[in-house]
Amino acid sequence: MSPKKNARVGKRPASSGDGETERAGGKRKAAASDETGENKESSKSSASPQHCHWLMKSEPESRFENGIDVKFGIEDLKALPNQTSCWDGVRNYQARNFMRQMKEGQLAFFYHSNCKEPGIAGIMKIVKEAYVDHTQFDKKDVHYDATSKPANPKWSMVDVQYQRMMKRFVPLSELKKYHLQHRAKGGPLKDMVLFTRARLSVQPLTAEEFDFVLSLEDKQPL
DNA sequence: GCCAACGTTGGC
DNA sequence: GCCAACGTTGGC
Repeated sequence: MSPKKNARVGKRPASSGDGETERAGGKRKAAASDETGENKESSKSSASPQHCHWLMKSEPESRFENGIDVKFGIEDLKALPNQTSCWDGVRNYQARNFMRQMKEGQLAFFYHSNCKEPGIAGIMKIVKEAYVDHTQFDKKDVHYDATSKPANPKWSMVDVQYQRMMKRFVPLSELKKYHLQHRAKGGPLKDMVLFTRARLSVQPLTAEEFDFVLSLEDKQPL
């Protein structure tokens, strides 16, 4: 349940971007490539830029979607056996493509969204690389996708394992202050995807962004 | 392929 | 609860 449950998080069909979407690159036919989505981006070599750090959003407070509670906060992840969960329910091509780029062992921030205090709650590790998200075929699931066929699944998920809580919760409001400051005068958060593409539920961070956010743990709240 | 209408995300 | 931003859909 993870993000799956969180509704918005993964779930939506919102983005587009990359992969299959057609319009995105102008190529609508993306279809062909889409599956991976990744291929396309790199026409030249083979790999995409290749990110190593991530931020994944989920909703820590109860919210009902089709009668199902989509709540899934970091405490919920921590409480699972092995503190591990699949991150299902992502229904956005760009977010999906980022998940497909994830490698075992990489770290991701667990971000709490659509709640009283949005922000970064803790850290998790990617413990299983992208595989088929079975919830897309489950009519009972909030994120069922009637347009996806088992012979050619559209959606993927990864498994994540809880690592630790942040030493202190790092609120969105604080990150935003740094972002604005850095945008004006330069600094590691000047192009943070959390602000440049606010609705994306799975997003990459540069090493500099990741390290800067970590450094905030030991600083006084701005 | 364009674009208006519509739906969703998610901060506030 | 509101609503701005933005992604998706579907007519043409």
